[in-house]
Amino acid sequence: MAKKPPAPTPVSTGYWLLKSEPDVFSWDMLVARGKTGEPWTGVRNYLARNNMRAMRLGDLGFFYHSNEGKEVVGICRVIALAHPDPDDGTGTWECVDVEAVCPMPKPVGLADVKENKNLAKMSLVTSMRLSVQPVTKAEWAEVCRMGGLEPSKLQSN
DNA sequence: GCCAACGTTGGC
DNA sequence: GCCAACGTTGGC
Repeated sequence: MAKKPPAPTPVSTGYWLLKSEPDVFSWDMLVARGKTGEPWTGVRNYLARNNMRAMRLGDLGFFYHSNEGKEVVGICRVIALAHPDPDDGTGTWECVDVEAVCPMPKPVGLADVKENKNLAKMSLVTSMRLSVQPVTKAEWAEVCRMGGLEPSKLQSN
């Protein structure tokens, strides 16, 4: 038998959720970066890193404010694949670059997500502390609708 | 500010 | 390789 393949890379769903504490790096700050976007540095969790490695150019993500706000405030897009985190000297950690796509017309709060039975299996509920999470297509559409966005008007990939 | 969840570290 | 101690995240 062949050896086990090394570190399985999660298959990209094309949809993600990225958490940030707004007083460290907020949605407005990402908007201010414009087309340049921002390297998503500082992730120090293997699962979160592997999720970033699975991202493809054009993948879309919810931008979630943790601690303060606790709500999805906007949508961002992956504009650079995973590359070494410049803030990390060990060669272990990586980041992707993202840019702002559009704000949520109506931010979707954690409480709103928890109340929605269709979202009971969402990582935001089940893996509360994971800072870079995969989102299923169904979850994506549901949260977009809740936020006042028509998901089909956003293109992934 | 508290504390539960959970990932990481390090002693054995 | 197990698991207790510890540190961090993040909701409440």
